[in-house]
Amino acid sequence: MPELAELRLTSDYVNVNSKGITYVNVEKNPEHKGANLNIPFNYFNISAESRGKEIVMTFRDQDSDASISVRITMGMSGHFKLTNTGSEPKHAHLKFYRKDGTTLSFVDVRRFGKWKQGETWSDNRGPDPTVNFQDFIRNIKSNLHKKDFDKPIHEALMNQKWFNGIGNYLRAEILYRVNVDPFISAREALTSNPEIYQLCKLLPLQAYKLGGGKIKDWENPFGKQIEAESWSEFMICYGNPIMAKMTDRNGRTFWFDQKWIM
DNA sequence: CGTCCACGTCTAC
DNA sequence: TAGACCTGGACGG
Repeated sequence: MPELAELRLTSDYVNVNSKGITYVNVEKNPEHKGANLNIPFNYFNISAESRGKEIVMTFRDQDSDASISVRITMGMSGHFKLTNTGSEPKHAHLKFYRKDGTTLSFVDVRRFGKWKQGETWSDNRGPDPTVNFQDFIRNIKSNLHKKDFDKPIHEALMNQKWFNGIGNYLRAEILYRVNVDPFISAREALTSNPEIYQLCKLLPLQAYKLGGGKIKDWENPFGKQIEAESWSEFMICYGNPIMAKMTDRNGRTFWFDQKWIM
């Protein structure tokens, strides 16, 4: 269930479950079209960091200063799961074997997630609005003249070049909280309603605090039970049958306040 | 059984 | 701006 908050929770999960752990091998499920990972270390450690909708994992050799980075995206269904070796989930596509007889798996039912060895953050994505808020604002403001901002704000918010980490539920929740017509241009909306910038930081942080989305079968990486109540107080627009919805120009369902229908 | 839908990108006419 | 890439859950007949 991956937008900014879920990516952050996923990297937390990797870190919490990898602290002080020795990894010994990496294997790719041959069914997956992605490239094999080549981690030529006998014993290594793993850590992860998220920005927007990307995670960078770092593999550190225990016997030297060498390290390797791998950039991963989650697609629609990617997540990590720690199990005993031999009991990995059905759709485990990368398996990170550990000395203690357990495996950390990258699990991705739909296989839209991707990885690339030797890469860190993509340069075609903007700054993370929660980690680098000032850069996030600067990046948008200094490019507001561009054609991307001619598009309606509800579409522009999905553009990872400017709004890294915002996805389909966050755009709905952000716009629902602003008194702005979601069909006016992004340039006009951002100029007249600069609180949109703030919400691009605050709402992902709030979703993170709540333990991530509960839209479908998203399992909180810590197994923490989220009170359905607090989550439903957060998710007030997306998927709510009393809201209006339409299919946007990219084929995604956009949920919004029906007061904006002519 | 079938059709529709899903928290996201990608690339090919 | 369609489709392609994927699996599976919900729901209809």
